[in-house]
Amino acid sequence: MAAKRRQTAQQEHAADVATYVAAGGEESVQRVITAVYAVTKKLDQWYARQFADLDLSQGEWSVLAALARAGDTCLTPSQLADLSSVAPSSMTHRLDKMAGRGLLERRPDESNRTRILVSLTKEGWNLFSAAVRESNVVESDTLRGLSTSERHELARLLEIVIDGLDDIEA
Amino acid sequence: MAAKRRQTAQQEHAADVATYVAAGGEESVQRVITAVYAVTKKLDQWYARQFADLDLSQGEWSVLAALARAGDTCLTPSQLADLSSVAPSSMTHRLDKMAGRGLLERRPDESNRTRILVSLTKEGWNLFSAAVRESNVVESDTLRGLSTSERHELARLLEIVIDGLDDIEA
DNA sequence: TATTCGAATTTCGATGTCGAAAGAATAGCA
DNA sequence: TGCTATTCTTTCGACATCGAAATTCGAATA
Repeated sequence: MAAKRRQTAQQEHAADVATYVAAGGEESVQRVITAVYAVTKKLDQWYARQFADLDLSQGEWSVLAALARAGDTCLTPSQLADLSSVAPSSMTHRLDKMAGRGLLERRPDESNRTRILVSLTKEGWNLFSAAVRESNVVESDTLRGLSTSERHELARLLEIVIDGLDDIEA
Repeated sequence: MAAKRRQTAQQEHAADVATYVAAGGEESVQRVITAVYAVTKKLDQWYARQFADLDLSQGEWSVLAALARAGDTCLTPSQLADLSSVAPSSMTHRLDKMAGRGLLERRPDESNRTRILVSLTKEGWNLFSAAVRESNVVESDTLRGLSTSERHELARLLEIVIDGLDDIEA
C-alpha cells in the first residue's frame, strides 16, 4: 500500500509549503504551521475512527474532555460551548443527548437560577478515560520516530509558542 | 484583559496534560499532542474570524487550498471531498456555491464521462492568495517567541513526525 | 458482443449547527 | 424600591453535512 504512494508525506509537505510561499507566505512560518496541521489532520482522522467504536462524535468528545479538564469544577452550557468552539444554542441538544446516555448530569445553580451546572458522571469519566487510553496508542505511534530528548525538545518549543498565544488578539 | 486571566496558557496546558495522564495517557506523548492541539485550536479561531472578512467558510477554504496545492492538476469532487475530510455528497452543493461565486470551474472529463474536473479560476487563486497573506500575519505572530534556529528545529522535528505518518494504519 | 462489477456523482431524508430572538433571572443604579 | 442593562439558556427557522440509495458510465470477463 505504502509502496504505491506517488509522493512521500515529506515531499507532499514540501510542495504544500511551496504553494503557500508562492501565495505570499513566509517560508519559515509556513514550514512550521503547515507541518502542525499535517499532523493534526491525520490525528483527527484516526480519532474519528476510534471514537466511532465508542459511539462518540468529535463534538461529544470535546464536551467530555472539557469537563474532565475542569476536574471538580462544574461548567455551564455556555462555558462548554466556548471551550468546544460551538454556538451556545448547539450545546443544548448535545447535552440532552449525553445526559440521556448517563454521561453527565445537569442541576440548577442554587446561587444563580439562570445557570445550569454540568458535571461528569462516573460513567462519563470512564468513557473519557477509555478514549484517552485508546487515543494514546496512535499518538504514541505517531511520535515513535522521536527520541525521548527530541520529544522533550518538541514539547519545549511548542510550549514557548503556547506561552505567546494569549497576547495576540490586541 | 490579559491581566484578568486566572491562569497562564502555560499553566492551563500543564493541567490539561495532567488530566490526560491521570486518565491513562503517557506523559511524554500527551505533552506533545496536547501542545499541538492547543496551538491549532487558537489558530482555528483566528482563521474563522479572518475568513469571515473574506466571506469564506472553513469548508470553502479547504477546497480552495486543495485546488491551489494541486497546481495545474484538476481535481474531481471525490478527491476534493477526501482532501477536505468531508462526504462526497456534501461536496456537490459546496462546489455549486463556489462556482456560482466564480471561484472555480467545472467541466466534464473528456476521457471519462462519470467524472467532473474542477479547477481554480484566477479569481479563486486571488482569494486563496489573499487568505494566505492575511493568515500569515497571525501565524507569524504566533511564532514570534521562537528564534530562527528554533523555528528550523521545530520544523525539523515535526517533519520527522510527518515522515512516519504514512505507515501507521496497518 | 453482452453482462456484470465497480467507480463517480447526485438526490433524498435525517441530524447537527448557526444566528437571531424570546424568556427568565440577576446586577447596578437612581 | 423601581428601572434598565446584562447574562444565560432555550426555541426557532435556515442551512450544511451525513449515510444510503439511485443514476450513469467505464472496465473486465465470458
